[in-house]
Amino acid sequence: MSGATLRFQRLHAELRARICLLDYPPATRLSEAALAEEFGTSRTPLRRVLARLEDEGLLESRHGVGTLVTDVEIGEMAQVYALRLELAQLAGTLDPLPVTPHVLNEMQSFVRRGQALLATPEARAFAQLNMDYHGFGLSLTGNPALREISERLYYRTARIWLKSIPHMDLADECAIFLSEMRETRTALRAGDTQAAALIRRAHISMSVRRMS
Amino acid sequence: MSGATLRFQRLHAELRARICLLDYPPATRLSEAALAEEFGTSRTPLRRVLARLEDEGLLESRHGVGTLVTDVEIGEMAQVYALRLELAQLAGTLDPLPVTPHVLNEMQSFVRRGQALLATPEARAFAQLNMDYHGFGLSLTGNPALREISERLYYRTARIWLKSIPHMDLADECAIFLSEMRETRTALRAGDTQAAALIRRAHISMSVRRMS
DNA sequence: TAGGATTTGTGCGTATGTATT
DNA sequence: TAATACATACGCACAAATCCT
Repeated sequence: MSGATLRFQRLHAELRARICLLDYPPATRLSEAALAEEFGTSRTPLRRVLARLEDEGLLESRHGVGTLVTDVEIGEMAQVYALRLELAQLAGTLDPLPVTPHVLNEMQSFVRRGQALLATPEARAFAQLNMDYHGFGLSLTGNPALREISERLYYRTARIWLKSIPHMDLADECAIFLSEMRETRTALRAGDTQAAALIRRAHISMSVRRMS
Repeated sequence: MSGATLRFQRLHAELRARICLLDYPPATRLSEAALAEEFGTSRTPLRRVLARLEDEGLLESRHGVGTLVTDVEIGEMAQVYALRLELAQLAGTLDPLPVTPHVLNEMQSFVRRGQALLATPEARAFAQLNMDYHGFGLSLTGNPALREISERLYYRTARIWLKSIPHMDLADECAIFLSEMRETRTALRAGDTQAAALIRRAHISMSVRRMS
């Protein structure tokens, strides 16, 4: 892979994370010039990253105004989550990949991170773990198209949880998350990817109800 | 909507159609300079369109080589279609929109176009009608996220049909397509969007089997 | 209302990478 | 192997749009 492509992916992942971890809250105005300087490039390659984030619905560029971080409305969230429920389940039935020792090792490390989080609950660390865990979940399906659109939809509404957590019980959320990961570990140890997908669906469903 | 945005959408739709109607067959090398001249712009705004088409999997830009039209492998097609089947059905259950007189009028005009196509079968006209009909189908769901990813996946593999038609019976395909549209008209007249979605799913499924 | 400050959008020259001779 | 041709990637200067004074 070329250097330009790698830089693009690095900047894209970095800015996407900043948006979804609320380092850049909704309505934040980003400066092309400032970001270009921070990352040591000119505006041109940076603008390609911003254009993609705009295509993904995380940014909105307005001529003469600036590049603004979008907000996520409650109605949009409900519709995206309704779709994510179905896609999560499909990951278990469409093209499930065999559960390798490597997968089990990764799962185990996620459980450990979940335990550490439960010991010292912290919203941003939760959101980061959730983001990483979502990426892990994608690795369980062999359908690239499903992976692509699941990732797209996940990042589209990932900010909702961090925005909702002030009205929720953080310790409870950490305990529930750890519980989900333990259940999933059991399913994966049995080689049952479909069960893991159903667990995922169930927890996404319950999570959105707690946020509403 | 701004002039720049409108131009972007126009060029994007135009180039996407050229790729999916095989005006630009796979492995065609597009020239940024030539396209910019054709559309009366500089390379800069054109490059944004090409970048998006690359994100959508229809193009691949290689530094020092050129911008190449991608091919669609048979394995990828199967996985995308497996997903499209599920999404087509979800369009009927997730957020179905009420069937308005306007929708019925559009449906009727599609049936007429299907009749005209059956009278004088022609592959490219079929592909164009199919493309337009797909856009109409999207208008039956009120879930923007579902619309977005369904469109993305449709255009990802739309070329497969045109590539397969030499090994199939064009007249048969036209008759089957018209039959699907008539069945769908019946369902929509009854206000049954879910039935329309199931008909769509069934025909996508049968279509991919005939192509394989 | 007008004008200046600031932002993104555009155009173009150059750098860099690739393939061929 | 080296040189040449030609493509995309990049950086910068300027145009166009918006906002605030």
